[in-house]
Amino acid sequence: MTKTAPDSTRRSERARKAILTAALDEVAEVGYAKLCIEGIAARAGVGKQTIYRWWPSKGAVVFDAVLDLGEGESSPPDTGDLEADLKTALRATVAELNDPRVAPALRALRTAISHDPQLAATYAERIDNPRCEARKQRLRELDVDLDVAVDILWAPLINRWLKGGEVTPEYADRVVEMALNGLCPR
Amino acid sequence: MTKTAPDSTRRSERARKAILTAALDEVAEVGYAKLCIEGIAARAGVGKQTIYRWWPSKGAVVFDAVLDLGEGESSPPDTGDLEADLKTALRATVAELNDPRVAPALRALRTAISHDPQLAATYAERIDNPRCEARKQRLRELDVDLDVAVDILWAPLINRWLKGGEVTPEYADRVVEMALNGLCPR
Amino acid sequence: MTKTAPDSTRRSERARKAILTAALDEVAEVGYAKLCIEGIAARAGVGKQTIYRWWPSKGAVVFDAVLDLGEGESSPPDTGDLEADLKTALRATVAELNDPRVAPALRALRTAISHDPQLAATYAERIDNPRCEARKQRLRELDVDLDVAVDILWAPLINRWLKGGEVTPEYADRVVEMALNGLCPR
Amino acid sequence: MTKTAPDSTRRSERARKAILTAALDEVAEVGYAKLCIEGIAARAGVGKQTIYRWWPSKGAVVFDAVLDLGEGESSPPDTGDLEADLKTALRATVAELNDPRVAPALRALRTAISHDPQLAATYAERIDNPRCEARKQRLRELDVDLDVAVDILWAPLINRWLKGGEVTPEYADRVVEMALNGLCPR
DNA sequence: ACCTAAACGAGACGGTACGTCATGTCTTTTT
DNA sequence: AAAAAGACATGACGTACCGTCTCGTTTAGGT
Repeated sequence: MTKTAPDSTRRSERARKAILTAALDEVAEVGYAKLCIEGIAARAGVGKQTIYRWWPSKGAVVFDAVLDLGEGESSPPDTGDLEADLKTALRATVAELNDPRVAPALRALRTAISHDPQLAATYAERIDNPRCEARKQRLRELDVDLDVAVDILWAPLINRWLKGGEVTPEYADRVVEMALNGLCPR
Repeated sequence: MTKTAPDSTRRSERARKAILTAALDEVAEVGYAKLCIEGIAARAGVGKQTIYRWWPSKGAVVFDAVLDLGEGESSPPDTGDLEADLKTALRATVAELNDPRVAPALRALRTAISHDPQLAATYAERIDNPRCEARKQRLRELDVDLDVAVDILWAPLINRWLKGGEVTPEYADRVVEMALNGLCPR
Repeated sequence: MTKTAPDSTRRSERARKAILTAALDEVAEVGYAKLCIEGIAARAGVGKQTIYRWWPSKGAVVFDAVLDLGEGESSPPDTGDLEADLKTALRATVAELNDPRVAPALRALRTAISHDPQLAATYAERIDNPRCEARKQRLRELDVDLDVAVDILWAPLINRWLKGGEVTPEYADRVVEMALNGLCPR
Repeated sequence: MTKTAPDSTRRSERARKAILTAALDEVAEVGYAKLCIEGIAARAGVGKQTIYRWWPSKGAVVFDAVLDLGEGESSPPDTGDLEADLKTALRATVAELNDPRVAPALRALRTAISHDPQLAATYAERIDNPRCEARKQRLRELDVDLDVAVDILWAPLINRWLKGGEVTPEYADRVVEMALNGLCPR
């Protein structure tokens, strides 16, 4: 006689959607620090237990909410002009970081993973790596370590954004130009 | 006759030190998420009110603790060999990010500023800008936007570290090389 | 849709009993002045919120504790000898006022009602009036204002006790005799 | 070399007055339960230490405040008509109990003494006994235990008042009449 | 008319308790 | 069997006061 895991076939899709939506709304309204399960449950019109049954932590809820959010992501374009394509790609990231729907949740998620290695691993696997792979795809013609290249291109945006600085399309362009040419232009 | 702020001349230096030390220890032990004022107060042997009297939030306490920690920071070296100097500088950052004394507090601070614009502003002014200025100093010979250059060099480390990835001296070297040469080596 | 009161059907009888008992014990040990909700909760093995959920103040808790205590009270006897019956009744009150189990709680209750009109009203209705009615019952044969008569008989005991004086059976007898005969014996 | 007691010759009369007045005002405004030393000190424009230097507890402060208040008390009149004189005397007590300046402080004092035997003793000696003696004086012609007689006359008023009931001159008259004649009028 | 020691106002300190809020577990009732 | 509702033990929140302890600053004798 063993305690069985929740039977996911019986799971209420209505409740799941309501919870993820409520989580995003709450994060946007009160911020991740004051985000609470009770608030999500109340806003979703759902019992607390229904959240605890399916997610181990509020970080995990936010994680799934962000996953749902970013379902339909596109790869960087490939027009043949590398610099132009990268600028387009980074500008897309800039837009995302400034999108009032996405930004608070993303910020919450970054906070959550920085304190929860388990969540960080899942984030890497499910969200970060796929994105990186797509980005590396556009860089495949270069003869460098693509992981580092992606970091050099995108990390400046992320870091500036996490520090609360303004992240503009122009800044993205500067990053692309300097990254491609190097700091010591010859 | 206006309501005056607490009289800092009467402030107990003993209590201040004890609180900052306790904050670092607690962050290292339980992490920022579970860091609580009561815990800091108890560990410091101090009344809670003594914390609330001088700091507006636990984030601010951590901030001051980190400030105290990084009091004696050195500028990047200047041997004439730019690449070598940058590698030295970035390796110093890597060491800091892996230092078990500094890392948890720094992580906590980054979390705090990402949710508190007021704190973010103070962070920029008191901690981040001075560091950036020192770094820009070594790059002054370059004919590029130094703010962006500093980002391209350091942001990859920070971002990787915040995502929970391993940040090694070798990775730092790769970043320096690629940043200096550009992604499209000619 | 209106905010509903706590659902008393779900109330834990175990917690309720534990709280009332703990309240009596605490009052007896530390006195009403130092009685605190946290102490009651800790002694009862109960969360503070469980107290706040069901009682508006520590006075109300003490009130219920005293109510529980005095559940099985008896009416004054009726042997036909009025003086003897009244002496018996007043001696019962004396015993109560000197009972180490009852006295501290009663004292606490008197303090509470003297500062809380709401509580005073409930006290009058639920505790005081029933007792007075029972006492008036034995005096029904007299042709006087029974409310005043009950006061003249019992108030001297209560007042002396509240002032910290000794309240003895002999004193009770003297009160009965003088009250029945009047101060100007003819 | 022994620690000396405060030198009462240097005591500031201004501060003493301000504290006692502030205590009465505070009691009248917020009630004894919420009366606090800090509140008294603030209202009196006085440092907390000045209160702690001269009084051991807030009960003692209230005690002195009441003492100051009732300085000029008069004895019951003596016209030769016992019943009339007693009615006059009890009506004076009724007036005091309904006086918005005196009542809250008196209520506070009664609360304080019921939880502090030390204070109760001082109350008996300095306030209660003198009053009782004055009252007994008017009853000296009676051939009964005067302590009990005074109780029978005054306790009903006090008790009713402490329970939050209305205490009227008419009620005082009824008490006098019934106490003098006895419950079994012959 | 000074001098000095106290009493004074102010307020920081280590604490305790407040009343509120959120946690994660649990039961009960409904669907 | 899952879900909604919500009571429960736990524990942190930020506030209010406690009583003690410095700090300067009056202020009131004693010389």
